[in-house]
Amino acid sequence: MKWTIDPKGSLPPSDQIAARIRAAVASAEIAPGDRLPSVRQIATDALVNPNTVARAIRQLEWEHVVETRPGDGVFVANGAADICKQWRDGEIRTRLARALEDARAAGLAQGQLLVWIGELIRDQEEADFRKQS
Amino acid sequence: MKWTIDPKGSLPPSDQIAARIRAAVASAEIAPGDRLPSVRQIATDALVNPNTVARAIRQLEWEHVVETRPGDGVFVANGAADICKQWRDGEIRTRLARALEDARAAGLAQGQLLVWIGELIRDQEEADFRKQS
Amino acid sequence: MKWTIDPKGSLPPSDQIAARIRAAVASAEIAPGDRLPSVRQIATDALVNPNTVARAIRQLEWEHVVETRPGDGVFVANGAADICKQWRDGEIRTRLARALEDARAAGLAQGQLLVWIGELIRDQEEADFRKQS
Amino acid sequence: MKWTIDPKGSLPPSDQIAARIRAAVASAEIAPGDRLPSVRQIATDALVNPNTVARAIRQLEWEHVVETRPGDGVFVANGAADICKQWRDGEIRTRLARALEDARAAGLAQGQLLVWIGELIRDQEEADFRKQS
DNA sequence: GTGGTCTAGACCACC
DNA sequence: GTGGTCTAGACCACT
Repeated sequence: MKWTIDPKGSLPPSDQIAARIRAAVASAEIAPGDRLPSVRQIATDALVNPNTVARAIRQLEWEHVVETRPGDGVFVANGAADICKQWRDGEIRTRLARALEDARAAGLAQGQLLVWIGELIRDQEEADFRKQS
Repeated sequence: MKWTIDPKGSLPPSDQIAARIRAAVASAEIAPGDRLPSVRQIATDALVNPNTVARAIRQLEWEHVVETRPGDGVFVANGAADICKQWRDGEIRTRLARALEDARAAGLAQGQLLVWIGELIRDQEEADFRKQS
Repeated sequence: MKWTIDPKGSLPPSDQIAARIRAAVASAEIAPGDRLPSVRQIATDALVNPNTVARAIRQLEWEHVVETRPGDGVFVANGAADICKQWRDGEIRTRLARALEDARAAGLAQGQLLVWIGELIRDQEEADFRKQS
Repeated sequence: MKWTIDPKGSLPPSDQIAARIRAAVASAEIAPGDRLPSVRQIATDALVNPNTVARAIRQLEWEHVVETRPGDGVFVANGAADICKQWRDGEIRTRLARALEDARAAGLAQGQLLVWIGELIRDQEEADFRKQS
């Protein structure tokens, strides 16, 4: 699992860690029943204080995304996939909405907007394709 | 002209002011030949030091977006509209690209992505329509 | 590096500092790749505020005479020598033109003018020669 | 007689007025025995306080360039032409010397310097010629 | 240590 | 009234 935490980002580090875990669950990188890396492991990997990781885990526990089995570790909870997918979709929609709203506020013609979206998606597909081959 | 400057945003205040002015020119809120509010006026409106505004204007002057006539004021330059529209388009494309990239990275199906974009645009149109009537 | 800034000269101090640096590059006193004295050092040497030096450096940066590497220092850029020589030549020509123009306006005979120029150049050569030996 | 006094030049206005009169005598624009315009006339023409003109005249009197005949006016003195020519030559030589010195200090090759001087003199001649015809 | 930016307040120049 | 520049001192970011 890769960790890229920006200590001065708009979100505090603990939220970034929680978000990273939710994203991993949503994209099935880790599945319900899997055990997360240990708090200390995550802390060293993410260049972050273990307390920060603990806070993130507590948050996810409260959201029923993970459950900690004392003496064993932290595991992805049963309904976690749906919860995280819903969260991820909300995130993406929010970001998209902001970008589109800004474009509209800037007086951009809708046709142009759609052309750009098309171009960007096409470019991403091509980049993907090249990577795979 | 409305000013909302975040003193601790990712961009320094002077850049935020420059961006706000570019956006205003791009959206024809102010047109070539118009006089900008005075440096001191902008400073008080934006809750910012006059020096900070001056720096923004210096930048815009060297981009040929404005020209200052000493003792008279700062005016939107002749070719400014094109320059600012180009800048705005770049900004929007960058934001869109980031949002789409994130969506892709999160493993979102493209069909779903397009559905959302459609919904968001439709909702904006409706909101617009309601405003006008 | 010697600094003699006149706070009330016809040029503002920041321009005088920029000119001094350009001259130093043109005369190879400092060469491309060299690091300039730190902004604060120049400021104390030239009896001027660091902000004033910073403004001069900003100007030189946009003229591609220097490039600043954040946290490291300000360095003479690669093409700087040519840029500065061209600037210096323009300066000298302008001064010469003014002096000759004044001489002409004063009704001085051209023969006399050339004699003086000859004398002055000869005297300079002699002074140089004496210095070297 | 034309007056162009810069109230904020490097020389104080009274010195500028004295210099203008010396130059007029040196170039024979006015000759020994001629009466100068009245102090008040000069003052209005030069946009300057009469006291300032009076101070200039006093200076010239001390240099034996003019002599005031009470109740009659101020007249160009007998030896004035030589005095003023000498003064003018000194001025021109000084300015030339400074310009040449700067050029040398800047490391300019002497050949280049002479080429420029030649070009400038030639251009002035052409401009003169065009004016006359 | 380096530069970059900001604030605060002053002075000058232009109109 | 307008901008432009300077000084003074503080904070941040990068190395």
